[in-house]
Amino acid sequence: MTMAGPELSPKQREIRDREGLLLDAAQGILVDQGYEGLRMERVAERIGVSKGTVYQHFGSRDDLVAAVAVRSSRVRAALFERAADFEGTTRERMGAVEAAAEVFFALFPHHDHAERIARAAHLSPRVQPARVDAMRAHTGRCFEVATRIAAEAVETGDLELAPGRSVQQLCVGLWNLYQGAFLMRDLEKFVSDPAIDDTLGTLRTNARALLDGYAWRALSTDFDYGPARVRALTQLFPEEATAGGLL
Amino acid sequence: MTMAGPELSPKQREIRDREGLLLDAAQGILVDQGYEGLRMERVAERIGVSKGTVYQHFGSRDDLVAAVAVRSSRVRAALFERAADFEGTTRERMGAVEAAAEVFFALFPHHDHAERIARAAHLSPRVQPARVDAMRAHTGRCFEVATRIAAEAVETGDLELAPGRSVQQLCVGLWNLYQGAFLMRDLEKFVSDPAIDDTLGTLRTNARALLDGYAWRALSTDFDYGPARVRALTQLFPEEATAGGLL
DNA sequence: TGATTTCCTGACGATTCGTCAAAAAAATAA
DNA sequence: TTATTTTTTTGACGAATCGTCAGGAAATCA
Repeated sequence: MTMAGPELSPKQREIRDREGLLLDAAQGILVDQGYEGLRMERVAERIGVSKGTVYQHFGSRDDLVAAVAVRSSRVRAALFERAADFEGTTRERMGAVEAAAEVFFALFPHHDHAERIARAAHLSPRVQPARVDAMRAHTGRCFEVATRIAAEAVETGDLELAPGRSVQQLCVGLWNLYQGAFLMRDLEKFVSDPAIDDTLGTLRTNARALLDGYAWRALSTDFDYGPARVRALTQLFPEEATAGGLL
Repeated sequence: MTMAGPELSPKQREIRDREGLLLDAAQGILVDQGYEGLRMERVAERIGVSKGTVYQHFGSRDDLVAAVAVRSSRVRAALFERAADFEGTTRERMGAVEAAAEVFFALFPHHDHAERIARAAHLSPRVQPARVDAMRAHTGRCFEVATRIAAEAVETGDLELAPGRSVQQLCVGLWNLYQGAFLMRDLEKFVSDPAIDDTLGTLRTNARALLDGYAWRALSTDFDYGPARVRALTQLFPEEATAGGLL
């Protein structure tokens, strides 16, 4: 049954695997030393090759950062799509997507930083266009999952949009709250306030308030979405949620 | 009535004024060439001095960027505080604060980028701690304006918080939506979607939905806040709103 | 005017990026 | 196995920019 596919020589396999090792190394440095600390030579050292070899995989430093962002955004899209199949009311299903976002938030703390770099350097030839496209595609998948659920809610009547509102706007709103959580995490280091300290708790509160404001039934004031969230986490992302400290 | 204050020699005045010119130059470069395009030598050229002179005002490139961010965040805090005195219901007054945010958004497109740089480099001695403190303080002023209005709404009964919710969380939510608008502006260049294209319109929609979700009366579905917004813009920020294309 | 202080300048050392010719390793042929 | 060709790796190198600082220019003072 195994395709006779192209046989990989040990050397070829080594090269293929090295790409992942390089991304791991770069991601590790990004997490604990930030963009400034990311020196190509240091990345090379970490996996025992020379600088020139790194440049055979990634055309530039920013290209490497972009590649890190692409990899994690692919994981995010996969998490979102897993959440799409959750069983429940439309709003519970959107809650599952929010749970996916929480999981990603906990597991990939570096992501927003890497994504921003990648986006900032999008025009220059310093980042392979294919990477920018890939990231856009993965982000698009996330939006698609969310908008599909919201559209379904409109169809079923769970969500009646007031004039001037759209499911796209609703999803942008959720997305902004979620991105805001990443920004708050930076603030967290300086300001001490319950609302900022418990980043994810505040995100949940606000996401619920937003959907309540859009009048997506059942309103969170009439129905406790806590159990559904826990069910989504345990059912869809048991390992990830545990690793991320969400369970 | 003029204080006999320290007399400034022409030279001293020149030095003082130069700081502003340098910030203007740096801001201009940031707007149309981004962080990467900001070369110390180029900033110096723009106002006809040498690189060394720039370093007498700002200890490093990141310090300069931080100074740009501090200046605009001071303006933002002033806009927010002007909005605090708006006459109207508590929710209309919060609307005035949102209008202030819109004005700032339109007038200082570079700000979020500069702020992020400043924040990312906060630890290193490359940014004067005083600047980081100043930015934190100015951001704090914005939050204070918002939380004060929200707290007043609780007192007057316009806003009844459901258990688990707080005015701080509400303000973080608004802030996140607002920050998200800055992020959307970057996306705008690639993705074409009504919800993303009309960044500020989506921000308004979502801010209203969020406050509706918190049940801050009168709900936007029962009351048209459009006129109050226009009144705030014309009354509080006539010139700025016109310059920003909001009127 | 001359002395003193303050300020400005641009050459310089240091760092890191990204390149590329030469060396090393792997693959292929004999 | 050995020779030849192809692929891959390496690290020295050129280019660019940062931030410094000794020396010169300008302003202030006596």
